[in-house]
Amino acid sequence: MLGLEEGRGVKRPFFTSPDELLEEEYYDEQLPEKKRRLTPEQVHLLERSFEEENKLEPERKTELARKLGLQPRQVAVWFQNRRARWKTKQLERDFDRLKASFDALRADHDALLQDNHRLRSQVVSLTEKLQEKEATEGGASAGTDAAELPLDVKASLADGIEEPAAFEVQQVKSEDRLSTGSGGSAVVDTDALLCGAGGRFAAAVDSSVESYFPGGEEHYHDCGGMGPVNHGAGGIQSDDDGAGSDEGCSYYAEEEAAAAAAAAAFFAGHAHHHHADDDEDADQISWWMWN
DNA sequence: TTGTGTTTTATTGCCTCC
DNA sequence: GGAGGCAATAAAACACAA
Repeated sequence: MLGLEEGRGVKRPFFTSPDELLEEEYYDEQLPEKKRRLTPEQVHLLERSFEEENKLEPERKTELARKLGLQPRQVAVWFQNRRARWKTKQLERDFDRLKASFDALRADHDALLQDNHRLRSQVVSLTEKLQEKEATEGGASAGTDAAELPLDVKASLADGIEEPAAFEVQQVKSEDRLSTGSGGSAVVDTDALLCGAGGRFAAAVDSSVESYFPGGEEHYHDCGGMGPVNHGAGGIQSDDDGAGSDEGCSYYAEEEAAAAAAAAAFFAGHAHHHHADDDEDADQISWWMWN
């Protein structure tokens, strides 16, 4: 038998021996007393057993009870309570990890919002420049081939964009379109350029002048805002050369895929929870996370 | 010493599975 | 229907500050 701990204010031994313990008479005599804590040795053995397997088959329960000098019922209760404690701790750990993940995503989101604001300012500024140019050039080419767009306007557009790589892609595209003489206006192509260059403006906007900011800023946000990823139809492209044009807008798709993969990995990491309830926990946490 | 908060042991009631 | 699991809860034991 594993003796009673000294110095805990308990005045008498819990049980004198396992054999005595297992005798109903002895236990019945002792039981009416107030409940007592298990000794450190008893707890240690129970803990070791719990680490091996957190469920208790009847044989193991009986064996443990015999070794520890406890009633099988006490062993079962101890395991029950231990599982409850373990589950609580596990939930705390899961919460901490999810919170860290959430905080990181939020920081990223905030950074993207700032980026979005910056690019919106650029769009406004460049649009104004274009309008000024068109006005000063006497409206002669308002509906004419955009290939006539002055070089200095192109240059100013380029200057206004801070992401050269994206700009190059879109500029090539823009030039291609201009060269077709298909009636695409400078403004149209600038729209496409800005979206591609910023990498944040996408989808909902079709490439017509009229629909660029049709209802104020809502459309605007469809590309630059966070929210659900909907890069439908390759973003801004409305004509035949969509390749690469939504490059910037695919950013969110990649990021969300990465986040989903991380979440999957996280929950997969809990696969050792052979307990049905643990799956429920994961489900609940994932519900919390995505709702 | 005492009041209070926390931890541990045990009970109850409900649910699921065989 | 019985066994065993779980959540909720009670209550004793314990820790600790005032």
